[in-house]
Amino acid sequence: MNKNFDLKSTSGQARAGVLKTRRGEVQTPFFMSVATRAAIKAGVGMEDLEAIEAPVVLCNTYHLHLKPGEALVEKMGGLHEFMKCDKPMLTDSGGFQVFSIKRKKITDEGVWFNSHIDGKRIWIDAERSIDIQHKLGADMIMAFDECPPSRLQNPMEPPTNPAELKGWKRRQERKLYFKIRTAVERTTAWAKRSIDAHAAKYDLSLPPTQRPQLFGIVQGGCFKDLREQSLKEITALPFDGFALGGLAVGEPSEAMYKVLDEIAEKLPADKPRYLMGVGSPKDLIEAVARGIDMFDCVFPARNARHGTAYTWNGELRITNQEFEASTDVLDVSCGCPVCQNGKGYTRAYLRHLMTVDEELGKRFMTIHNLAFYHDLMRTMREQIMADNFEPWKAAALVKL
RNA sequence: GGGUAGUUAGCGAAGUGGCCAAACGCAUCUGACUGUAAAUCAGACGACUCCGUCUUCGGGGGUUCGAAUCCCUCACUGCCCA
Repeated sequence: MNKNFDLKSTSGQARAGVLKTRRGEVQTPFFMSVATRAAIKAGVGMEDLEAIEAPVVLCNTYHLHLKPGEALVEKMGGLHEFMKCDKPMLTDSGGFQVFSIKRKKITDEGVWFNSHIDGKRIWIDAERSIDIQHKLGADMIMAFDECPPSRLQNPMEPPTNPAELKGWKRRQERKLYFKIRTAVERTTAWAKRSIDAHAAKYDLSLPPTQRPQLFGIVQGGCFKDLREQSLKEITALPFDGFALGGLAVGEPSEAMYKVLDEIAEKLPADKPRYLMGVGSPKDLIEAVARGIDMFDCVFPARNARHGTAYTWNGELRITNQEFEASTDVLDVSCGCPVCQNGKGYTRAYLRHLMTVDEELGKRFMTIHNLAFYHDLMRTMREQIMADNFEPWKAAALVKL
């Protein structure tokens, strides 16, 4: 009763379970549709998410704080009411913007951002982030963290002399190490402040199904010791779930898998595990195989807008001339409103829409890609329940 | 029949003696995109034995050290006059 996560079955390290929120239960593993500014882009609305059975929606604290502001959203009855969304929702804390916004200044206290809209200086710290998220009203909220790049952003030109190169590489590595160690320390400090801010408004002894849940974030880049340190410090705190942050931010996929190998299994088994911002279909499969339960990523939506469709036979660049007169749908096995199991819109039509830059094309592509992602997660759940994950994975990866 | 404007790489269109294998746009192709400052960005786009060489700017012939650019001629296209 006091748990928000039930593990139903495992297959290898892969887990299938149920995440319980105050707005209903969700089968894990699942993928969250990203609606940063309270909207999936490309004209995709809640009806569309309903049609493709998208389980959870994610919005962003930083963006909604800028516009329309959490006060307005609260006044409008919270994000669910504002968006007419009755699905469980998660808000990111703005921590990722610590990584992605160029103009900002990070201190131990918090972060100054220059608004990407009008340049206005914005202060966000743990308390502020949690307060904003409370007002937005999501069912799962994230602790405020520092997400550092996994590699140095502007490394100096490496020396050409091989003798000097070795020392140079070591110095760069150390520099990165200390940068990420600082991020780990801040993330822990901010995690505690996030918990306090959350506890100040909600009684944490209440079952997680009766209040917003707060997730902690583990940082540490690709350094095993820093990851372990962060994991130890974060999991010591009374969070409702745990996320891995700072991955898929520039490092090769193999490096990310290695981190998952090293620490995913050490995350508490009785809480949901969330790999933030990941990823490609392959990444999702590899991460589920290592015990991750929750994901979100801009890939399906953004790549849809950029002309890439995901199918069970791999990626498709829909604007390619080869589809000019194709009567196929994107994926015959897809039951989304666009493919309709083969009876839907043809690749030729979608290509046409995309090449003439019609909104409808991006909308259809987005709906399909999100549907594919949810279908992929659903399939993985089934395969875990059938304890057939590894064989399925091996076969699936050949095509994807 | 007369006049006039034009003919440039897949298309459109700059260039009007050397810095032109030839701007730019479209089309085409290839990359990139991972808690969305992203309906975005980068690259290729005459041929090849590809850090160099070769063949191009309607056809042919000239002038010139050198021509897509000047001259002659032919062909075709648009417009105007008969």
